[in-house]
Amino acid sequence: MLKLAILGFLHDRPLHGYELRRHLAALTGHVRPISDGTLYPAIKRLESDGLLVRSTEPGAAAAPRHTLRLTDAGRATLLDRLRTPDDLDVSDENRWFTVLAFLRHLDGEPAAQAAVLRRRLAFLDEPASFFYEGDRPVGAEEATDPFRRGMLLIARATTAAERDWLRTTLAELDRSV
Amino acid sequence: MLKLAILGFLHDRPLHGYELRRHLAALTGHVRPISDGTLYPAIKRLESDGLLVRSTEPGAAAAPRHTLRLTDAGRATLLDRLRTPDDLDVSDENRWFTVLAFLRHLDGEPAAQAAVLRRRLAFLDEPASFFYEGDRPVGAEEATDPFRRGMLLIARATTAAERDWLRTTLAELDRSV
DNA sequence: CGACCATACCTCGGAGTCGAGATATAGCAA
DNA sequence: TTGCTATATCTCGACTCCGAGGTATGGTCG
Repeated sequence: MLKLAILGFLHDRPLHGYELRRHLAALTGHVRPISDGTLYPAIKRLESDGLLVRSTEPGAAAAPRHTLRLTDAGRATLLDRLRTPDDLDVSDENRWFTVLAFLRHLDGEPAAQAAVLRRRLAFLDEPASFFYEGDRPVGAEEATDPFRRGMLLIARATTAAERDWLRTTLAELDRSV
Repeated sequence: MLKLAILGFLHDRPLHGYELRRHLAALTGHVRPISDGTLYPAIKRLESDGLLVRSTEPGAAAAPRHTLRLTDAGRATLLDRLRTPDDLDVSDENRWFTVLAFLRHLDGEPAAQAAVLRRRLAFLDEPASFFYEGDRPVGAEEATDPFRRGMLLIARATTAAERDWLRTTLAELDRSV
């Protein structure tokens, strides 16, 4: 997902590592900021895969900055990823939000965008329960402790809100196909 | 967090690995089920740390089962973790839910439970924005594409629902101190 | 009887991630 | 001048994690 996020940000405009770090910190930041030891190796991987190139620009700032820009392959990889919902991990809040953040890059392809949303909707419609007592799931009403009850209530509210948004947005996308 | 979850489940009653796997799949399952290659090494780590012991019971089922039970050190480690909110990563949805799932083990310590909830509430009250355009954050109303707007709307709804629950639960806990 | 599935556990290689630290410059303040 | 902070990048070891595979046994179905 870090890979997707990097490609996603660079699709807007070239950035150097430090700027990218700030963008990533905002996106994932309230969740878990990535460290330098994660970011810079990830950049190198993408570079050696030919998905981005760097151009060193000295003088500008304190330390020499490496401006990163997507190659055509990088741009294609990003869009291909978004176009194949089955390969996207839509089951994790954080990963899903990363997808959502860059789905706009598929502009002009409302059907492809809708397919991604539909996949998430299908996932949300799967019945989920967090706990089992023996063989049967524990619902929000049955949980005797306030904390597990809270979990289930919050999850329910969250899911409902997202499902609403998904449905209305899907309706709009379908109209524009 | 896997460590916390294993200790948390074993606090209720001894389980063998396969049962534990099922419980973990339910808890994290709608997010990302853990694999055997993660679970069994984790069990071994906890074992060699002296936090749990295994007793092999042959005959019962197909393959020999290893029943896992917490040691006193294991139980103490679990409770200590929960009692020190500063050490808990409360900023990630998944991790936070794991904490919430086992906070009931601090029964009889409403003040300690409240401290954990307060930490989460403080985190939620921090202003968060996912995107920057240059230097200024992009709000839900400003986002021109429906997807980033959706992210921000969903995040807002989620946060509001959880904040409500946190406040009412905190009020109840404070009454019982 | 053989095929198959669920139970039950383990190992290995490869990859990603983190934290801590190293390096360097520019600018500002004491 | 010394020191601090922000900019900007990189490396290293340790650890965790995953996927793929391997090894068993017991039960069910045809």
